[in-house]
Amino acid sequence: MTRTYITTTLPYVNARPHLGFGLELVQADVLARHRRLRGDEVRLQTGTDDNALKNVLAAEAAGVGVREFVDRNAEAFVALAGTLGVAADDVIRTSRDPRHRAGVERLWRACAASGDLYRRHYEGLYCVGCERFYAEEELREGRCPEHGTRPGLVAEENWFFRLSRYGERLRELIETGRLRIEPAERRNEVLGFIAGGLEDLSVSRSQARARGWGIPVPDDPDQVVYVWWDALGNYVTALDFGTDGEAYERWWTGSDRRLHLLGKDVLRFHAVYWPAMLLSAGLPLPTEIYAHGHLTVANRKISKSAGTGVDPEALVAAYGVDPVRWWLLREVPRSGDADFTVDRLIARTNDELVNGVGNLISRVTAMVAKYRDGRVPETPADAPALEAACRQTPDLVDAALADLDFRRATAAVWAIVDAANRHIDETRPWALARRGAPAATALDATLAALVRACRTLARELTPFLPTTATAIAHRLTPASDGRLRPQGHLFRRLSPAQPASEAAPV
RNA sequence: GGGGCGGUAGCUCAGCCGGUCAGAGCAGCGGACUCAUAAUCCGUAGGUCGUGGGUUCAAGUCCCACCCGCCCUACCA
Repeated sequence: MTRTYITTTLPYVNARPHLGFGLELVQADVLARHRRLRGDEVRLQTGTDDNALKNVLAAEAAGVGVREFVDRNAEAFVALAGTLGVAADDVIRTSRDPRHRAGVERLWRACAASGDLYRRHYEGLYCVGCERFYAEEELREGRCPEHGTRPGLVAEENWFFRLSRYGERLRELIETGRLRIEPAERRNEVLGFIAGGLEDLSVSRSQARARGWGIPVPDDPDQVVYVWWDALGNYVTALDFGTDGEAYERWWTGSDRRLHLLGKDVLRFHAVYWPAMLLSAGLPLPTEIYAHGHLTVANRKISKSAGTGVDPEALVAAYGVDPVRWWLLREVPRSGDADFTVDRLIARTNDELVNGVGNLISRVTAMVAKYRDGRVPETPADAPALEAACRQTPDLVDAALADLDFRRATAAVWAIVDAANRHIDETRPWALARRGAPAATALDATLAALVRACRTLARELTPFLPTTATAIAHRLTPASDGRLRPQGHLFRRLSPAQPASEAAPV
């Protein structure tokens, strides 16, 4: 049995969550549920990054206290995980969780003990949006290339981390695959960055510039720990690293896979800074890093700051959890960006969930009710193609998800739906029913095979569409009288004109 | 400027080390069927595989140049 620790990034909570973060949550959830289904020990963790300076600025802009502002937004992020059906084992809040501060302090001291932290005067242009310094040449007409804002001149003495010491070791770890970075383009990107030479990194801010928000540097209360140091640390602080808890031994040191999911925009922090911090502290590294692409909405970049994007909560309320999950898993490529539109969501839902699974379950249960009074026959099946699909699907799903290819994985599950529909057409149960007694065994065999296949389908669908999978299993479970009970539609057909909340699965 | 990744049927995309690789799904068209949510099943795609060269008996599949898009990185060789 393998033990897997999966994390999402901690989004900074300067605004409400958008669909892009939903993508990461759902991907992480699928991986976690999949491994659990296969019998592995899994821990899935998410949370919020509360300590970013831009949270402070956003709070000031909103005229709200930082504490209140951060708490409010953080709740929305935590709620989103629930809305999307994400079964997280743990949620950490970096500004509130007592585990976190203790862990960050311990991590800091460990690096200090390695001689990797030192004070240095620094002067530079700082973009709060990026939470990083920029060189003059990196700017576009004096503005941050990411945010279009003018970075402020900052001059102060900060703590620096000797990142420069770790380039060679990181390169080797990545090249040998001990630290796997996917997709390959991202891995190349990281290697390229490392090859360009690593410079020491500023890892603290003055208390004044941080507006007193954040985690104080151990033994230097005038400084606040750089928010990225703080945020990255969550992957171990949530495991009680600070208090040397058993969760740390179990899930970090003792796990077979330590997988970080993140957006391509924060790749460097996860693939360079974080592993370097761990090397310095003498801790094991993550084993895998998967950087997903970004979502656009109707070909426009999603931005919390700019307010473009769609509200995942509203989307789920209007169309249902599983349609939204299905879209995210089915249409977002393993590598590269994807464009979301409501039309695509609707088309995908109607084509596959409604006409595909929904209709299949509906026709199978209807036939069992109609021809066998709701009793599922136990007759041995004679459905080689259908059985082959059911047998092969799990392996194909496993392989696809090992490659972090959610599209391929969902396509693999679909083989069962297709094979089942084809089997119905080939055996023509309605014709068998008309022939009566002489064809009774054949009809029983067909129905039995179909119900069995649908049960397998439900099982394999579990990681992707947990709500639907449960509903299917329920429909295929006989009531106390030994009969399947007739129930309504699994999915309602969506229409652009009338999205409405009734679209949610029963 | 350097580097990376894309540009394949209307749409979304598969095509690893060159030789059934010219494909899948959706849309469209034709047909079948009626158990089912006008669902399902079968047939149908003649697309210069971004452009132009080159290597090879053979190239979306390798090489070069160029165009377009995105990304990383950097400025001068």
